[in-house]
Amino acid sequence: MERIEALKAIRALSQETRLEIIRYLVQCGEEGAAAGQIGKAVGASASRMSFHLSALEHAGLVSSERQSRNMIYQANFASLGGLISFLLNDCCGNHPDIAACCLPGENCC
Amino acid sequence: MERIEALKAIRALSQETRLEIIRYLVQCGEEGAAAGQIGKAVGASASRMSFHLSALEHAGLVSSERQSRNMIYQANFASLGGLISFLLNDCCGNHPDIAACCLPGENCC
DNA sequence: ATTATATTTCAATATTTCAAGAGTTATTGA
DNA sequence: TCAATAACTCTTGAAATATTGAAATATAAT
Repeated sequence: MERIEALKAIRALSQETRLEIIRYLVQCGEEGAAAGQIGKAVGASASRMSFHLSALEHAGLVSSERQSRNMIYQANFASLGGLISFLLNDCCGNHPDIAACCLPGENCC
Repeated sequence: MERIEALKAIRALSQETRLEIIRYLVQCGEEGAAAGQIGKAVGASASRMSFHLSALEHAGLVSSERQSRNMIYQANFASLGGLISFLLNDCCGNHPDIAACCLPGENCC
Protein backbone atom coordinates (compact mmCIF):
# COMPACT_ATOMS: atom_id res chain seq x y z
CA MET A 1 0.00 0.00 0.00
CA GLU A 2 1.26 3.47 -0.87
CA ARG A 3 1.79 6.29 1.60
CA ILE A 4 -1.05 8.47 0.30
CA GLU A 5 -3.43 5.53 0.20
CA ALA A 6 -2.54 4.51 3.75
CA LEU A 7 -2.97 8.04 5.03
CA LYS A 8 -6.42 8.21 3.43
CA ALA A 9 -7.37 4.98 5.14
CA ILE A 10 -6.13 6.09 8.54
CA ARG A 11 -7.87 9.45 8.25
CA ALA A 12 -11.06 7.59 7.45
CA LEU A 13 -10.64 5.45 10.55
CA SER A 14 -9.86 8.39 12.81
CA GLN A 15 -13.48 9.08 13.66
CA GLU A 16 -15.49 7.34 16.33
CA THR A 17 -18.49 6.33 14.24
CA ARG A 18 -16.38 5.15 11.32
CA LEU A 19 -14.09 3.15 13.57
CA GLU A 20 -17.10 1.40 15.06
CA ILE A 21 -18.49 0.74 11.59
CA ILE A 22 -15.29 -0.99 10.53
CA ARG A 23 -15.12 -3.06 13.67
CA TYR A 24 -18.69 -4.15 13.17
CA LEU A 25 -18.05 -5.04 9.54
CA VAL A 26 -14.93 -7.00 10.45
CA GLN A 27 -17.14 -9.11 12.69
CA CYS A 28 -19.70 -9.51 9.92
CA GLY A 29 -17.06 -10.99 7.65
CA GLU A 30 -17.68 -11.63 3.97
CA GLU A 31 -21.44 -11.37 4.30
CA GLY A 32 -21.32 -7.74 5.28
CA ALA A 33 -24.37 -5.83 6.50
CA ALA A 34 -26.95 -3.34 5.27
CA ALA A 35 -26.45 0.36 5.96
CA GLY A 36 -29.47 0.49 8.24
CA GLN A 37 -28.35 -2.54 10.18
CA ILE A 38 -24.92 -1.02 10.71
CA GLY A 39 -26.55 2.23 11.75
CA LYS A 40 -28.51 0.47 14.45
CA ALA A 41 -25.39 -1.36 15.62
CA VAL A 42 -23.35 1.82 16.03
CA GLY A 43 -26.18 4.17 16.95
CA ALA A 44 -26.06 6.68 14.12
CA SER A 45 -28.75 8.36 12.00
CA ALA A 46 -29.31 7.45 8.38
CA SER A 47 -27.71 10.57 7.00
CA ARG A 48 -24.67 10.16 9.20
CA MET A 49 -24.37 6.56 8.08
CA SER A 50 -24.49 7.57 4.46
CA PHE A 51 -21.85 10.23 5.02
CA HIS A 52 -19.51 7.96 6.93
CA LEU A 53 -19.98 4.88 4.77
CA SER A 54 -19.21 7.00 1.74
CA ALA A 55 -16.02 8.23 3.41
CA LEU A 56 -14.98 4.66 4.20
CA GLU A 57 -15.70 3.55 0.65
CA HIS A 58 -13.68 6.42 -0.83
CA ALA A 59 -10.82 5.39 1.42
CA GLY A 60 -11.05 1.86 0.06
CA LEU A 61 -11.87 0.32 3.43
CA VAL A 62 -15.31 -0.99 2.51
CA SER A 63 -17.13 -2.01 -0.64
CA SER A 64 -20.84 -1.97 -1.35
CA GLU A 65 -23.47 -3.53 -3.54
CA ARG A 66 -27.20 -3.04 -3.78
CA GLN A 67 -29.47 -5.91 -2.77
CA SER A 68 -33.01 -4.91 -3.57
CA ARG A 69 -33.56 -1.79 -1.53
CA ASN A 70 -30.68 -2.33 0.84
CA MET A 71 -27.10 -1.32 0.34
CA ILE A 72 -24.83 -4.06 1.65
CA TYR A 73 -21.44 -2.98 2.89
CA GLN A 74 -18.46 -5.25 3.50
CA ALA A 75 -15.08 -4.62 5.09
CA ASN A 76 -12.25 -4.69 2.57
CA PHE A 77 -9.92 -7.12 4.29
CA ALA A 78 -7.15 -6.80 1.73
CA SER A 79 -7.07 -3.06 2.33
CA LEU A 80 -7.05 -3.44 6.10
CA GLY A 81 -4.19 -5.92 5.87
CA GLY A 82 -2.26 -3.59 3.55
CA LEU A 83 -2.75 -0.70 5.91
CA ILE A 84 -1.39 -2.58 8.89
CA SER A 85 1.51 -3.80 6.85
CA PHE A 86 2.30 -0.25 5.76
CA LEU A 87 2.10 1.05 9.31
CA LEU A 88 4.61 -1.52 10.46
CA ASN A 89 6.95 -0.81 7.57
CA ASP A 90 5.93 -4.01 5.84
CA CYS A 91 6.68 -6.27 8.74
CA CYS A 92 6.63 -6.24 12.50
CA GLY A 93 10.30 -7.21 12.49
CA ASN A 94 9.41 -10.14 14.73
CA HIS A 95 8.73 -7.75 17.55
CA PRO A 96 7.09 -9.79 20.32
CA ASP A 97 4.49 -7.12 21.12
CA ILE A 98 3.10 -7.10 17.62
CA ALA A 99 1.22 -10.29 17.13
CA ALA A 100 -2.11 -8.65 16.66
CA CYS A 101 -3.31 -10.81 13.83
CA CYS A 102 -2.90 -14.02 15.78
CA LEU A 103 -4.66 -15.51 18.75
CA PRO A 104 -2.36 -16.17 21.72
CA GLY A 105 -0.38 -19.30 21.13
CA GLU A 106 -1.50 -19.71 17.57
CA ASN A 107 0.05 -18.98 14.21
CA CYS A 108 -2.88 -17.82 12.17
CA CYS A 109 -0.80 -16.34 9.39
CA MET B 1 -7.01 -1.62 24.26
CA GLU B 2 -10.13 0.42 24.97
CA ARG B 3 -12.21 2.19 22.37
CA ILE B 4 -11.29 5.72 23.49
CA GLU B 5 -7.63 4.83 23.71
CA ALA B 6 -7.65 3.28 20.24
CA LEU B 7 -9.43 6.27 18.76
CA LYS B 8 -6.84 8.60 20.27
CA ALA B 9 -4.08 6.52 18.74
CA ILE B 10 -5.67 6.46 15.30
CA ARG B 11 -6.34 10.18 15.37
CA ALA B 12 -2.72 10.71 16.22
CA LEU B 13 -1.66 8.59 13.25
CA SER B 14 -4.02 10.33 10.83
CA GLN B 15 -1.53 13.01 9.88
CA GLU B 16 1.17 12.68 7.29
CA THR B 17 4.12 13.84 9.39
CA ARG B 18 3.08 11.79 12.41
CA LEU B 19 2.54 8.69 10.30
CA GLU B 20 6.03 9.04 8.88
CA ILE B 21 7.44 9.55 12.36
CA ILE B 22 5.94 6.31 13.57
CA ARG B 23 7.12 4.39 10.54
CA TYR B 24 10.60 5.75 11.05
CA LEU B 25 10.56 4.84 14.74
CA VAL B 26 9.30 1.34 13.98
CA GLN B 27 12.40 0.90 11.83
CA CYS B 28 14.60 2.30 14.58
CA GLY B 29 13.35 -0.36 16.98
CA GLU B 30 14.15 -0.32 20.69
CA GLU B 31 17.00 2.17 20.30
CA GLY B 32 14.70 4.91 19.12
CA ALA B 33 15.99 8.23 17.76
CA ALA B 34 16.46 11.84 18.82
CA ALA B 35 13.85 14.43 17.94
CA GLY B 36 16.22 16.27 15.63
CA GLN B 37 17.22 13.08 13.87
CA ILE B 38 13.59 12.17 13.28
CA GLY B 39 12.92 15.69 12.04
CA LYS B 40 15.64 15.32 9.41
CA ALA B 41 14.30 11.91 8.39
CA VAL B 42 10.76 13.14 7.83
CA GLY B 43 11.56 16.71 6.75
CA ALA B 44 9.87 18.73 9.45
CA SER B 45 10.88 21.84 11.40
CA ALA B 46 11.78 21.68 15.06
CA SER B 47 8.57 23.26 16.22
CA ARG B 48 6.47 20.92 14.14
CA MET B 49 8.43 17.96 15.46
CA SER B 50 7.78 19.04 18.99
CA PHE B 51 4.10 19.49 18.32
CA HIS B 52 3.71 16.16 16.58
CA LEU B 53 5.91 14.13 18.92
CA SER B 54 3.93 15.50 21.81
CA ALA B 55 0.70 14.42 20.12
CA LEU B 56 2.09 10.93 19.56
CA GLU B 57 3.25 10.70 23.14
CA HIS B 58 -0.12 11.81 24.50
CA ALA B 59 -1.71 9.12 22.36
CA GLY B 60 0.62 6.56 23.91
CA LEU B 61 2.27 5.64 20.62
CA VAL B 62 5.77 6.75 21.55
CA SER B 63 7.74 7.18 24.73
CA SER B 64 10.63 9.50 25.40
CA GLU B 65 13.60 9.96 27.66
CA ARG B 66 16.23 12.64 27.84
CA GLN B 67 19.81 11.77 26.95
CA SER B 68 21.93 14.83 27.73
CA ARG B 69 20.43 17.50 25.47
CA ASN B 70 18.65 15.14 23.15
CA MET B 71 15.19 13.74 23.62
CA ILE B 72 15.15 10.14 22.49
CA TYR B 73 11.82 8.85 21.22
CA GLN B 74 10.87 5.23 20.76
CA ALA B 75 7.84 3.59 19.19
CA ASN B 76 5.59 1.95 21.75
CA PHE B 77 5.28 -1.48 20.21
CA ALA B 78 2.83 -2.79 22.78
CA SER B 79 0.51 0.09 22.00
CA LEU B 80 0.80 -0.43 18.24
CA GLY B 81 0.03 -4.11 18.65
CA GLY B 82 -2.94 -3.33 20.86
CA LEU B 83 -4.29 -0.85 18.37
CA ILE B 84 -4.16 -3.32 15.51
CA SER B 85 -5.77 -5.95 17.66
CA PHE B 86 -8.58 -3.56 18.59
CA LEU B 87 -9.14 -2.58 14.96
CA LEU B 88 -9.54 -6.20 13.99
CA ASN B 89 -11.87 -6.91 16.89
CA ASP B 90 -9.14 -8.76 18.73
CA CYS B 91 -8.35 -11.16 15.95
CA CYS B 92 -8.25 -11.30 12.20
CA GLY B 93 -10.55 -14.31 12.32
CA ASN B 94 -8.03 -16.20 10.22
CA HIS B 95 -8.87 -14.02 7.26
CA PRO B 96 -6.24 -14.76 4.59
CA ASP B 97 -5.82 -11.12 3.59
CA ILE B 98 -4.77 -10.06 7.05
CA ALA B 99 -1.32 -11.40 7.60
CA ALA B 100 0.31 -8.06 8.07
CA CYS B 101 2.55 -9.00 10.93
CA CYS B 102 4.19 -11.82 9.01
CA LEU B 103 6.54 -11.94 6.05
CA PRO B 104 5.13 -13.89 3.11
CA GLY B 105 5.44 -17.59 3.74
CA GLU B 106 6.55 -17.18 7.31
CA ASN B 107 4.83 -17.47 10.67
CA CYS B 108 6.47 -14.71 12.63
CA CYS B 109 3.92 -14.70 15.41
C1' DA C 1 -51.02 3.93 -8.72
C1' DT C 2 -50.02 4.46 -3.93
C1' DT C 3 -47.73 3.81 0.17
C1' DA C 4 -43.85 2.35 2.86
C1' DT C 5 -38.98 1.45 3.39
C1' DA C 6 -33.98 2.25 2.62
C1' DT C 7 -30.63 5.23 1.52
C1' DT C 8 -28.58 9.42 -0.26
C1' DT C 9 -28.03 14.47 -1.02
C1' DC C 10 -27.96 19.14 0.38
C1' DA C 11 -27.30 23.44 3.12
C1' DA C 12 -26.26 25.65 7.44
C1' DT C 13 -23.69 25.63 11.53
C1' DA C 14 -20.25 24.26 14.74
C1' DT C 15 -16.02 22.26 15.65
C1' DT C 16 -11.44 20.64 14.94
C1' DT C 17 -6.91 20.69 12.92
C1' DC C 18 -2.70 22.33 10.82
C1' DA C 19 1.57 25.06 9.56
C1' DA C 20 4.44 28.84 10.56
C1' DG C 21 7.05 31.85 13.23
C1' DA C 22 8.40 34.19 17.45
C1' DG C 23 9.71 33.51 21.83
C1' DT C 24 11.12 30.25 25.90
C1' DT C 25 13.49 26.68 28.57
C1' DA C 26 17.18 23.30 29.23
C1' DT C 27 21.84 21.55 28.56
C1' DT C 28 26.62 21.75 27.15
C1' DG C 29 31.12 23.65 26.48
C1' DA C 30 34.29 27.73 26.03
C1' DT D 1 29.02 33.70 32.74
C1' DC D 2 28.12 33.60 27.80
C1' DA D 3 27.22 31.56 23.46
C1' DA D 4 25.53 27.61 21.01
C1' DT D 5 22.55 23.84 20.47
C1' DA D 6 18.25 21.07 21.18
C1' DA D 7 13.72 20.99 22.07
C1' DC D 8 9.33 23.06 23.55
C1' DT D 9 5.24 26.51 23.88
C1' DC D 10 2.02 29.77 22.24
C1' DT D 11 -0.72 32.33 18.96
C1' DT D 12 -2.63 33.14 14.50
C1' DG D 13 -5.48 32.51 10.43
C1' DA D 14 -6.83 29.22 6.96
C1' DA D 15 -8.70 24.88 5.79
C1' DA D 16 -11.02 20.60 6.60
C1' DT D 17 -14.55 17.97 8.93
C1' DA D 18 -18.81 16.53 11.56
C1' DT D 19 -23.71 17.01 12.74
C1' DT D 20 -28.46 18.03 11.96
C1' DG D 21 -32.84 17.89 9.68
C1' DA D 22 -35.34 18.34 5.52
C1' DA D 23 -35.89 17.00 0.90
C1' DA D 24 -34.91 13.75 -2.88
C1' DT D 25 -34.26 9.21 -5.02
C1' DA D 26 -34.78 4.23 -5.62
C1' DT D 27 -36.98 -0.09 -4.73
C1' DA D 28 -40.66 -3.10 -3.04
C1' DA D 29 -45.28 -4.49 -1.61
C1' DT D 30 -50.33 -3.83 -1.72
